[in-house]
Amino acid sequence: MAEHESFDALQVEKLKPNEQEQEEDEEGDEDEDEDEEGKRLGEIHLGELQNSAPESRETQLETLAVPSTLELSENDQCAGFQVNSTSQSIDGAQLQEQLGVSHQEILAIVTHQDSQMQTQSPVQLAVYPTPLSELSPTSVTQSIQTQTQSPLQLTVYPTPLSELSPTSVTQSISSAPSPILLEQKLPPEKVNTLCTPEVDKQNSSDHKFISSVPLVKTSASDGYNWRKYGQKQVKSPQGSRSYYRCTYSECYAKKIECCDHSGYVTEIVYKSQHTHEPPQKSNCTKESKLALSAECVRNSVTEHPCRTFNDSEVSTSSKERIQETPSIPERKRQSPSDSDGNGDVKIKEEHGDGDEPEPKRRVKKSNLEHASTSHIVFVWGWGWGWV
DNA sequence: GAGCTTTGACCTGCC
DNA sequence: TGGCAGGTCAAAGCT
Repeated sequence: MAEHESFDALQVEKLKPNEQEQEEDEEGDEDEDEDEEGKRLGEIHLGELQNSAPESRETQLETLAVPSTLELSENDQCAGFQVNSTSQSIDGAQLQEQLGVSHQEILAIVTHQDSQMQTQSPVQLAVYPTPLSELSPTSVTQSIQTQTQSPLQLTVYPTPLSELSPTSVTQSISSAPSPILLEQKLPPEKVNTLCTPEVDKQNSSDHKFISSVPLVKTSASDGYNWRKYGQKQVKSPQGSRSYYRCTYSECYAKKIECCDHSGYVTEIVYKSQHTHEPPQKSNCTKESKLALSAECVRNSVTEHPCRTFNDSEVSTSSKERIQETPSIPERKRQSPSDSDGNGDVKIKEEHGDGDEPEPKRRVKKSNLEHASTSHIVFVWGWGWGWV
């Protein structure tokens, strides 16, 4: 709850949504202010995270100290504090100067921290990686700082960077360092196709979101490869629901992303269990994936015999991809209502023990027999303050 | 050509 | 029984 309060407090520091258009209009005049404000926000956020970190550590298994979603209200997105992602008002040199750190420095730091984290981090990292290229240097450095301060690993579910102002990126990432690192492992083509184009598109057009298109590309978000097989407009909560299934042929894990009207992910529901580790590289051959899959099944069974978490479980069994996995071991447990309404992302994992009734679905397909194994053993989610 | 996304239609369960 | 909503299919299009 502390973190929740922290982000509430942070929100106060942020630009008020209604002022954002004005802010945007005044963007040209506020470069200096932005710089100051960006630093200030970063400090505030970092400080708050630090304050909340002890509590998080005390309840490592239950508390997630981070707003995993970098979601912003649509208003936030058009805040005048668009420095990095837009690159329109400030060129690279200016940006670097303002941020006081070069991209190369960041990379160096990140690399170093990455290796440190892999060896030191006592808790599994659950991350939906965010492309490094889309993060501001400020956010990178702050995330690293936070990382070193708390062993608690965080689950971060990034909102498409295209929708984020640098402020928001900084704020959210600052408590979830590794997405940056992780994304570096992602194949370039993935990163590009998944994130960058939208950023460019939206930055150039100054649009904040595309309501009909899932802005979070899940295939890169949690280390697994998901294929979207359906999308539905739902009324409650109002928005859309995207249905993903794992691309592994023998994996029947599914994921449902609930988005609000503006395309922000408000809830993620995992169903069934991955029978494989998340792919390490996109250039993995299918053969290698299949081979890996068999190995992973063994690992997950032997290492996590009592848990049925899919993503997280598999991920914790992976020593090579610790950071890229979406494991959520110390997630803040909340009642669903806790995370409703304020833009919190609920993540549920639904696994079957065989007793739960199968949800509505067509009887046709063969995956019925596989899917029948799932449902709702664990339903857990977390929430955090809206940023 | 493979893989993915989009999207309308279909199926099923609930009220 | 009909309407509604959720979940899925599958064709079309895109990369």
